Amino acid sequence: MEPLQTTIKTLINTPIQIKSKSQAKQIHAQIIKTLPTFTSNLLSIYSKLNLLQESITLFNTLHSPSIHNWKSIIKCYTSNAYFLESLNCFVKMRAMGIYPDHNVFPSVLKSCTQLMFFKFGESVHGSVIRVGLEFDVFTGNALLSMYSKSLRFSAHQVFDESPERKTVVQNGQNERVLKHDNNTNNNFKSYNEVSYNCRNPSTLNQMSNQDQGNVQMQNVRKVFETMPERDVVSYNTLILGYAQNSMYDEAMMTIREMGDAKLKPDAFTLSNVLPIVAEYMDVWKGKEIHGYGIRHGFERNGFIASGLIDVYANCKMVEDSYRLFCSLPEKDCVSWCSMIAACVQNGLFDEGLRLFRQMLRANIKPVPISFSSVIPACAHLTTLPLGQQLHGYIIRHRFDDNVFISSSLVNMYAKCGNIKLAKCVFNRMKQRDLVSWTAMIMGCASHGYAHDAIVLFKQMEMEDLRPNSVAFVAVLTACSHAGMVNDGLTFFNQMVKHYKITPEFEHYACMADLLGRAGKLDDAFGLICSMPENKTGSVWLPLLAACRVHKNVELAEKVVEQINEFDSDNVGAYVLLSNIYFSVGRYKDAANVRRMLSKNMNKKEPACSWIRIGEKVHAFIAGDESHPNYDCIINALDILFGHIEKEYLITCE
DNA sequence: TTAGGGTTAG
Repeated sequence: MEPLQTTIKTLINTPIQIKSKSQAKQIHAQIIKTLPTFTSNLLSIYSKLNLLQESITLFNTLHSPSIHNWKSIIKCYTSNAYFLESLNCFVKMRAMGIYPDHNVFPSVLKSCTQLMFFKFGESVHGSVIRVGLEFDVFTGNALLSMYSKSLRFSAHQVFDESPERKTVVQNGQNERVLKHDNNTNNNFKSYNEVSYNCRNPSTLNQMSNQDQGNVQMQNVRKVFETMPERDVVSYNTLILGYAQNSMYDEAMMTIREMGDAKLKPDAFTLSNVLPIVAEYMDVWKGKEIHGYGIRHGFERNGFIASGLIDVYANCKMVEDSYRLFCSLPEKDCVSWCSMIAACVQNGLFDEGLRLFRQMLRANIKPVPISFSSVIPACAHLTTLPLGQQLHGYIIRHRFDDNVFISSSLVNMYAKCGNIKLAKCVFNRMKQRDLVSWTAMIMGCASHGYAHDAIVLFKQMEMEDLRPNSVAFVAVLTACSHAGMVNDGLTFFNQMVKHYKITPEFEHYACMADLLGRAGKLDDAFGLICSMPENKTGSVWLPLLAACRVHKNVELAEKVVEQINEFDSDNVGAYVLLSNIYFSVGRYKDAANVRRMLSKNMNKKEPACSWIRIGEKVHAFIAGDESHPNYDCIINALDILFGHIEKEYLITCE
């Protein structure tokens, strides 16, 4: 044999030496010239190098691909996120009577998981059992991952009937081969329980999301326990399942079990568990993981870093988030977005926007998620011009189809006072979710369009969207602003009785405000007293304000007593009480309250308000006379108050 | 074969 041919054969047998596309192509050329029968061996090299186009071209030249060729092309499709093509190949391979081996199933199962083709995945599972690969650790891990994700996407029945899935099925002439026989294998029995629970909508509908998650994970756990061999990936997959179903104790327990099995947590383990640590605001556990990460050389891992940024931010330790962020030698889009979100969620809106500008200057291209934190920052700061600039960027980069972005734009325009643009964005949305509707309802409510808000709420219900507690806050706010007592009571009862939503602080506050404004002071008092907990000052203050309007001193005193019980430092309550005494001519009592306030209470932090005129923001603090146009402003206010008083007297007549 | 960030609250 020629020396060149020998070299090529050696290279093909030890493909690990071929590390680049150009090397692979050179060998390909030599094979075509000197060893054409070896062409198919090259496919595994292209596949290992993840060269999809080259793999497809070569695969298409093969007349009767071997199991190795099928394995290579399926793996290459899956690793390049061509999941549908991967499944199509699998079905074609089965139709040709070729049995898959342990290298094929993990890729196929991953494709099923990514496409949410869970029914199809179950049939692949049947195939796994038929070829006796149920104890293969890679295949077992892929099954664990698929089953633990199948509940999170419980709409899988819809996806399984999608046109893409039908194409996969039609391409396979012999799909029935994939169907499993669930009576043949004890090990399969526990897998089958998982599938049963995933598919039984009548059982699932009666359970809360958390309960569904618990049941699902109990079954995934059973699958895990039947695996004869488990590696770090098996544990990581189980931990991720627990984390995604908010099962904190179980996730932590599984990490301990990993130690018992002499397996060390790796970067995946840490980053899988961090979201749940953030959710539970367990700063000590976060610090423990941070320390472990540093000790084991994971401090530059972007996944762990963004998880830790979230943990610190959720624990209101945004400075620690920032320190960690700054220590990252390479910051990707996710680390920037995590840090921006950390600022915005902690009320540091200007800082969030500053970081966003810095991110653009660092040539990090924003993705749709990047805007989900900066638009709310504009909304909170009511900076319409900046919000509009961002909107322009979003349109130019065609991100305006994203439901998160559009919902926050609706909210931003409404908060910045432009309800017309808010409606325009809302009406142009191709898809709307509960948050989009709620943002629009709240926008209408805060602009005084109570009727529109109620119509939207009912339209939303007609679109089969189940309102949550925030949506009820929005519609109750609308009723409250428009003095629609009966509608408000109807919505409140509907929320409790029909939707089984337990009223929260905000609902009670809305209802107390609504009843108080309508003069139903005793009803409002009774409602707040019926609150099971959290009867802090701010839920009582609207009622106290109503007592002032309706000059009910007796009830105001009772309300202040109640506030004293839960929130004895509430300066606002005493200021209001003093004003009530003043308004009914009890000047001595008013003066006593004021005196008591100045003696015993800490000074209230002065409130700040601001207005943007053109490019300039004018800020005002209570008692501050420093504005250059102070006198003009006071004169204008006097004129306005005069008009209000006149209108009020006409209404009373 | 396993992993990240987001929208609505008088």
